[in-house]
Amino acid sequence: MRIYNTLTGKKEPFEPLEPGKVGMYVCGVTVYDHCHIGHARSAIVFDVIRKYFRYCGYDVTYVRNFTDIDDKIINRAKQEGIPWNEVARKYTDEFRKDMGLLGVEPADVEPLATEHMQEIIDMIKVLEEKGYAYAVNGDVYFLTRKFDGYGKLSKRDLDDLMAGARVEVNEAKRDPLDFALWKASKEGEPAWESPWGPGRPGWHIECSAMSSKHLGQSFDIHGGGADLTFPHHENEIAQSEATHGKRFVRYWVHNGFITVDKEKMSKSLGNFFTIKEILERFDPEVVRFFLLSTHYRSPIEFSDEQLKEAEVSLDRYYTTSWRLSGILATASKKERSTPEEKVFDGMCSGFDDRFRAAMDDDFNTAQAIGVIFEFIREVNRYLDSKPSGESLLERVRRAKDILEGVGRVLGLFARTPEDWYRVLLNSRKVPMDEAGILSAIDERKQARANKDWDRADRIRNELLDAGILLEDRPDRTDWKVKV
RNA sequence: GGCGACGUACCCAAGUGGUAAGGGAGAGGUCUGCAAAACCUUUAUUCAGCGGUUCGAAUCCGCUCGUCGCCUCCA
Repeated sequence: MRIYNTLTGKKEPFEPLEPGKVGMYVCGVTVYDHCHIGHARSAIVFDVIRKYFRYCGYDVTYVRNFTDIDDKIINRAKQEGIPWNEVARKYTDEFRKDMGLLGVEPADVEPLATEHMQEIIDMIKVLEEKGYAYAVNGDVYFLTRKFDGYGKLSKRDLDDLMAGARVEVNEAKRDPLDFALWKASKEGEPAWESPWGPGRPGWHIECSAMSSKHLGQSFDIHGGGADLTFPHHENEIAQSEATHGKRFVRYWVHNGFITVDKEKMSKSLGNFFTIKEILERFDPEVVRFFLLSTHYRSPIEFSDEQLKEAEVSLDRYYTTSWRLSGILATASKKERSTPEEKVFDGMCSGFDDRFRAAMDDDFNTAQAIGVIFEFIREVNRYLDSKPSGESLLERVRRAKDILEGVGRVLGLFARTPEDWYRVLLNSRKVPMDEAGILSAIDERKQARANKDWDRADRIRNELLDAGILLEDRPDRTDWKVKV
């Protein structure tokens, strides 16, 4: 397995710190607002990475934090007129709900900053003792220039940063590059007791404190959105390595952005869509499929057209899946082999290797999906050759196992085709229910029996106008939602 | 200004040294009462442009053009 490491800028062979085990920490969200699709991308990407490690037999410990105390939360509380911890709880719940719908499993550990004050304070104390931190009027700052290697993750030179001159001006700092480890709280703001007076942690320190508590001072994978590379992750490295005197993280993994009209989706530009808004129009599995159909480090252009394409692709999967379950329900006993089964068997045997080859190459889900669709074509080709009997049933079961197995890694394909079409009935706002469709099909069946093709076609067209597509089979007529 | 990405068919998108995956759309065909679905054939001698390295480059190097990101909270 090879993973692209932001630290080295290269794909590197993955070698865990401890054989058979993987420790991964991913920066979660600051819970002060609804999540948008960009948050979903990060969550889904790392969910798949974690599932794939597991699929490969690793014992994974996945930690993803919630930043539940921060200036943005305090501001939001003022706006909404509710206590800050109420804001944090509300949006933490929303996050969990959104992610649950998108098929993102909870992390093994989901630490909160507010529940790790002791660890945070202890860490700052060590930094102070070692001369990496200094206190000024109740604030504590990290002495950036003292840490040798600052900038190694984001490839920045300290003097270039200075030249950028966009570093905030703060008289209390000895150096503009220094960043806050601890911030004194003003009257009325949430505060925790500390050796420097009442205050709250700076943003970066919580991740350093919580990751080392739950995964150790060194661990395998640290992830997050590409925008966290600087300064957040750079600062984490400085704090953690200064504290512990050893390498913090082995592989830094960053996901790319979602763009709208080629521009990064962001709060400040106002060009973002919340997960909730999107799920009103599209099925969560469609969203998930869409996000996994591009490599995790590339930008993804977000649009309804793109989501629709993802829906069509997923429909192709479910159409085949539907065919497979139909065969299990009706196949005849009479044994009939076909020449196509040889290619089919070869495709089945080779599938796992090809899937792994894609995923082993820096979690290339886009390529993996390509492998899945090649397999689907082969399945259909085999079925088109009209085999029957027990060997057909065995092959159908094998194909289903393969597709469902790979679906579990990607967090896709978990439903029955019937459920898929029922859900589409709603999301596509089809003005008919299942009973109405079935009675129309029945009516058409009569017309067809009488060879009244005009009437049969009229009924079919009416259904099509409503968004329902009919498929005549030798023994029955099936319906599906047109995508 | 500094640093870093990216530019593959009509659209989306894999491919980081060995001769262009996959999905959609288009065209033709098989099947069908007709359709739909599925399958088959077809659609990039070519990977922004120009040079260079190499037996060989979309893949490595340089330059040019274009787009974007980070440098400030950000997934």
